[in-house]
Amino acid sequence: MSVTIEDISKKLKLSTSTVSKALNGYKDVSEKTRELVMGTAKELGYHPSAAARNLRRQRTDKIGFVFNNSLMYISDYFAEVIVGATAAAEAVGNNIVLYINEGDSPDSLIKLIRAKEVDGFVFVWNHVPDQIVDMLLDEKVPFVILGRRVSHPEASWIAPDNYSGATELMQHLLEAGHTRIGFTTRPSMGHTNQDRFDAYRDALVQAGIEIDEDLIVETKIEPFSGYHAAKKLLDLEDRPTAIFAFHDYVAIDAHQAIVERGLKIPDDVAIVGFDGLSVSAFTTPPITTVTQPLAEIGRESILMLLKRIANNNLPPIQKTLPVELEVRLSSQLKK
Amino acid sequence: MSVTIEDISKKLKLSTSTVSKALNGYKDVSEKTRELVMGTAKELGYHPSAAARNLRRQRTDKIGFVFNNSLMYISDYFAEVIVGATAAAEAVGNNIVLYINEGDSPDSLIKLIRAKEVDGFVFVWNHVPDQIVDMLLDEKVPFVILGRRVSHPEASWIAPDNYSGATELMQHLLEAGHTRIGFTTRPSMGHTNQDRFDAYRDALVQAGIEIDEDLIVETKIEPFSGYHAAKKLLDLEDRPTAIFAFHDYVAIDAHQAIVERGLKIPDDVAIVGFDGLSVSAFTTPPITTVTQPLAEIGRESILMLLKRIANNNLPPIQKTLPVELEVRLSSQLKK
DNA sequence: TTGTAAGCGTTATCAT
DNA sequence: ATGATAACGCTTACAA
Repeated sequence: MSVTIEDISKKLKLSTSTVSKALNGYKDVSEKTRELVMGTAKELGYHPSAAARNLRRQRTDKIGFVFNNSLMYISDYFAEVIVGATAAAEAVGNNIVLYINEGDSPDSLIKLIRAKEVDGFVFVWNHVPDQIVDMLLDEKVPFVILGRRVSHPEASWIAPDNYSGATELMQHLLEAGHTRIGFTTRPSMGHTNQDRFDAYRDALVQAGIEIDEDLIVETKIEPFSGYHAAKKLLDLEDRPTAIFAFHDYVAIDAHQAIVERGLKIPDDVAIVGFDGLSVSAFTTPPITTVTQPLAEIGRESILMLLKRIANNNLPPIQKTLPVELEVRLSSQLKK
Repeated sequence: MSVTIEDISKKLKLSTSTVSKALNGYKDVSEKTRELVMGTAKELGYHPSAAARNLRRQRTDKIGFVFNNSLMYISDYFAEVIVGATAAAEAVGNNIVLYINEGDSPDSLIKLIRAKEVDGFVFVWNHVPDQIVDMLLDEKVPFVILGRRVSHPEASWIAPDNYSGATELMQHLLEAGHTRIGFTTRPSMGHTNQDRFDAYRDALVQAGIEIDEDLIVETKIEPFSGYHAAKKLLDLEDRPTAIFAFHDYVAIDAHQAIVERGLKIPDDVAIVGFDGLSVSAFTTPPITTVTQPLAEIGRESILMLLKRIANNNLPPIQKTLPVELEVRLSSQLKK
């Protein structure tokens, strides 16, 4: 077996409690004893057992990250968020436990929560239903929703400012002279989609342009979905001169569709994406996008969660982070 | 506090051991008792405490994934591996704990191991020194090295067949008529680099082409490194007609450098990458690459590790997975 | 079939 | 300043 506190205590003829205190830096231990304990701890290669600590302290110093399966396929998104989060967590001695499908059913989620194998959860889901939020509140488990706001007033969340970002994007397109702008959307609009769409609609209305339902096409959460959506738009009699893709991967799909049709970007059709994923810079031409601070969102989600772990009775924290329009060649001004 | 086994036992006037046995499906429990226990467990919303189980069973059903910081920036790589691994782990009731910087120093790694907060480790490192392998063996902790082979005979690892892949790549380029082929390398060659380079050199030698040291340029593990390396190659008096980039991100950097020089791909300079990351398909033209089965590597690493967790005295498992050449427009046959 | 009791390795309370 | 002891929640010989 491994070296335990008892091994140290026996060797030093001290009680385990004194050893524990010395190890944990309590002040009611003589300097001499502390040094002795620390010394033999190092000598014996002692390191505390996580399981024993967890059980005793009712805390694990671990944070659960629960991902929607589909979000994993947006690898830039996933990776950036996780890197930011892990760094922030490790900085204060916490670690991240990854869950991908566990959140599928409320039952397995409850099991996960009650097992108390982590101190709190960050949810990276496409959509968090109120019913789940209610359950989380019921369980009194600290949690933060990452990447999208939710309407439930008691939920803590951190999300990019989708409305502002999409508004800037629309202004950019309108200034470039576009009046027929296609929009790709999702069958069931979550807040992310809704906010971006609202900005699209509001910008058009404010510019005195009528909303054309034909220009709004659905995409699914699956590969090539953006490709098909773009084709639909390009097939219109009066086809759009610009396409506002739901996010960068959809924009890349659309890019491909446009190129295949033999059309020039941005001369024939301009294209803009959203999220600022690094892939959007790799296409030719690179795609205009709205960059959200993913690593910071990951980092901040941890800080928020740690606060709630320290005191879960605090009022919910809800943060909207600013985003930045990144104009690239895919939507340069028309001459 | 949460619902414990004791709550069930009290309510049912049974001993905690009987309850535990019933819960864990032991056969020496009457059918009636089992149903009773299961019923009240569900009724009270009982779920076992992970910490208590872990302490008692000396097992956590968790697997540590230790990443080199730099690898995180290859987000496609990271995401695919992790998705494959997490799915495989969750399928057998295990979860993944993510460590990014913890592996930096041997000391913090030892601390991590002795804390026993996971049952075993998968290392995703650029390079695992023999000295670390020795330490891991010393600690008798189950581990698997993912993505690269190591020379230490006692280590278990799973890696793509870099030599074969690079050989196919070279044959493809040679058949296309290239004789001056640039190669981007790393300052300190790990096995991955070495294997790809060996294939490069062997293929040239076999084709009767002399190795030109000028065509071998170093890249660092940092953004735009491939860009600078490519420029160096393009600046040669007798510049290469093809570039073999160390991996896809380097290829993308090189792509940019070539385009900026006003050169055509593949007519002036062909370019090939390695790894089969999805981004390589998004450039114009898309980049020829060698696809390695990342999700399967992730999945398989878990299966291997689970075997070692079950019995760490088994002989080391060392697996080389086949890769696949994916020819794209960036290296089409010269006319 | 059920129960008793010990133990996993720590920390925290309360004496001394 | 140090120590005895209980407790965290569970599993598992062993006994009944």
